[in-house]
Amino acid sequence: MLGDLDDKAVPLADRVFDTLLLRIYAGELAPGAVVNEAALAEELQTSRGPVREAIRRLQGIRLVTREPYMRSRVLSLSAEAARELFEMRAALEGMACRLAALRMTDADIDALLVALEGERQRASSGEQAVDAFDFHARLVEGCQNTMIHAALCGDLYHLLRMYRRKSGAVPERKEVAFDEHWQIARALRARDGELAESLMRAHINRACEHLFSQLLQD
Amino acid sequence: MLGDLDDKAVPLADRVFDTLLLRIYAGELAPGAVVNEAALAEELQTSRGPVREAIRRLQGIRLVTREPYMRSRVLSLSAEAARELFEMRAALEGMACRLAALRMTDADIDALLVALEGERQRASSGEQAVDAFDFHARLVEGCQNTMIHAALCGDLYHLLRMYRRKSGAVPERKEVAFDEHWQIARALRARDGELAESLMRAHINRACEHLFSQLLQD
DNA sequence: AGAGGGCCAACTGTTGACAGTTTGCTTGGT
DNA sequence: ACCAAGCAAACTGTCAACAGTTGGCCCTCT
Repeated sequence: MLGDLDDKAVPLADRVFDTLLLRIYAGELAPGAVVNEAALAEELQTSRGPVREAIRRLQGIRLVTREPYMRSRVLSLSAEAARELFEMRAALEGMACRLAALRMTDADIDALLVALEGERQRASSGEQAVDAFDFHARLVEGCQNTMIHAALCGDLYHLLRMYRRKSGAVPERKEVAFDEHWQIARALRARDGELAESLMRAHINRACEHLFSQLLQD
Repeated sequence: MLGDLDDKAVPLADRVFDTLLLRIYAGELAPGAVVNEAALAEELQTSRGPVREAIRRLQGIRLVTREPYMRSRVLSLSAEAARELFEMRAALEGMACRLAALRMTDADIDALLVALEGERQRASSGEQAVDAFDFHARLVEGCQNTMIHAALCGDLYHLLRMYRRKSGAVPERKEVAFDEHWQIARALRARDGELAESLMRAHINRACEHLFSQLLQD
């Protein structure tokens, strides 16, 4: 609870923010649950100030709802919002891909291909590899646009994690995803931004449809 | 100062936020200027709480910088950040355009064309019409994605306004912009999402280049 | 019994005081 | 004159008490 080491110079509000984020990810603060300033303050042994600030930050990234004097609640996930999320990801990651094809160095692309091959081998030998999002993260860094990077790896990633959690862990799409990643990487190597973008969009669309098929099984 | 009518049920923090936003737009809080909680609180005749909250919201949308115990400053505009901003806009508004071509009703598109024609006539008769951004706003609404809408008309629009301000009022690009808007609207009418997206991207790129040419004249 | 209105509890918004950190200025040394 | 250590003012972070608003409960009236 609240990372007990008394870090100096790390504002309480920031630590509370991380704590709440973790609780939302873990499902302790489930979608739709009310977020009570006073109760959280007492539980985390702090005053309402930092808690309030953390909640406002969560409201800023749209993980909890806000209306002036009403209690705020954790965002409840709708299929509609999921559609919007994936459309936005397709737009931004597609563009990131296109830009990365122009801007990544040959060395970076090679490193990406090596990492991809390594992961494929690890997967085929049964090991549970690190999150596949790593590929996306490296690509988004490669586009050299900190604004797009911040959006994708910040706000949107938080939301995506909530949906991933709802539909259980990533099932057997890994094989397919590998192929799709591989194709994208080859387009990068060929410096074909147009192709890379459209491949990424297709990749995300398929992931979206896959998620929907999982969600509808409830 | 702070919209003197004593609105009830409108939190002070929200009004302070709007006030600060206006001051940033007006250049009273110039890029690079420090934002002092206590001083603003005294000036706006409130306590530091609401001011602090407003500043944190501005930090959330990246209009002011933040680092734990350091004073926060209004974002200083760099050419690099402008490039990133326009790339992100191209990605999102392009996608918004594509989606709008699929989702806007015929009536909406017709209304858009009428409004566009009306604005053209008003412009040629010398009247200073409402902001040309209206076209973009209607389009973004037409895409029926509240997440993209919020990003474009919220965070990104605030940033864009700062750059617009820096490079003086919109000079004689209106004529050209009209044509480009018209082409986009025709693509919408033809339900050609692909074309509409690429036209919008080109439109934004040209606006970007135009802004750069203005910025470099300093 | 059901609908409407008023009261109470719980919660959010606001305030002013206190604690910890940074910053720049001063002061002493080289 | 220049640099470094230290000090003081100013600022940010935190707290606990107070004020205003909402939502639900109960009571009344039809």
